[in-house]
Amino acid sequence: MEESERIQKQKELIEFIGRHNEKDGFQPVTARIMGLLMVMDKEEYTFDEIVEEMQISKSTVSNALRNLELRGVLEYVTYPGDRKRYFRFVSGDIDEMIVEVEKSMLQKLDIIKQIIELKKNPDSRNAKFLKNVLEGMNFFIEHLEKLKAEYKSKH
Amino acid sequence: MEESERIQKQKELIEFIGRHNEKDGFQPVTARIMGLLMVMDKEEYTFDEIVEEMQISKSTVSNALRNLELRGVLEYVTYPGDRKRYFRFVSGDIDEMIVEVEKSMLQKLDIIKQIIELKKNPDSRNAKFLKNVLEGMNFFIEHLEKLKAEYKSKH
DNA sequence: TTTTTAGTTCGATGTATTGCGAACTAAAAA
DNA sequence: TTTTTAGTTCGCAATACATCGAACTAAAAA
Repeated sequence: MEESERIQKQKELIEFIGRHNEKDGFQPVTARIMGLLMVMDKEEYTFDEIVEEMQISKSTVSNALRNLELRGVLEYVTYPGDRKRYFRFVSGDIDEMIVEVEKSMLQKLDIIKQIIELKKNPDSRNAKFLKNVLEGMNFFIEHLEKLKAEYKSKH
Repeated sequence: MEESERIQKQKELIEFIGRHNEKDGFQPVTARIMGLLMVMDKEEYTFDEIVEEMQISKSTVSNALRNLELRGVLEYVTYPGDRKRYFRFVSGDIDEMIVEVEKSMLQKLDIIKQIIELKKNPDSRNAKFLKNVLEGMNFFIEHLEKLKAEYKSKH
């Protein structure tokens, strides 16, 4: 693949990732900045470089970066003798990522438990179904722990 | 727990589920209708009962129900000699739910693969990190199949 | 001390979303 | 045939959201 073609494809991928992340609740500009920091060969951008690259206002970049930092999506580093911040994608580890998934599952699990507890008839259609889901999710979470251990021992 | 207290708690749970589902991209009213159909003892509601219960306009209910049906969240049944539709929560099976999870993981996996392919330097920070994630997700998806089989054989 | 740099904060504005009510419709009932 | 039922569709109003540009700020450089 030619260099210019590759870079063209990177830009298109940023746009695609942008639309994908919008569905995950990020706002358009924010979603595309995530793409930028993941996709491009340059993996650390300053504030002004992002303004330049994405053609958006300083205030928008400022807010987007604060958001992304708050959500733990990106971080910045600085270099001695250079006042600028260099923003980059956070490379969390797999372990943490799984913990996040577990957390969100446990939240849903808790809601399901509450629904079941509040049912008058514990054999109603919904109650039975939700108990089923509960059981499945519990099975899954238990084994997730094992899977995690197995993966870690291999890597 | 007293009957009135239980019902009060159900209402509060519907509100809580509503806010929770809003974060998953459902609109406020739609999110609360989901809660209603999951939580209450009455598990099948007619159009007018939903209008009545939630105090929202017919048009809003009409749109919300269409949306939820489209997304596969709820369905309706009818009874002979009764023109009304009875809306209820869909009780899909665990298997399907896992397939959904896999699908969304494969989508993200695909994006990650594309990012890596387009990197000039395959040993860059992001490239290395993403390869790591890729490996982890692949491991996970493989084992998910086994887990699924194991669960099915037990139930 | 003054100027520059690297952002942040604060209204303003345009656009999207949400929900409403009124009018409409197709099927069933009278 | 007329009326009722069970919703649907359409246009509007209110609100929320995303982004902007201008003014501001704190630290560093000159």
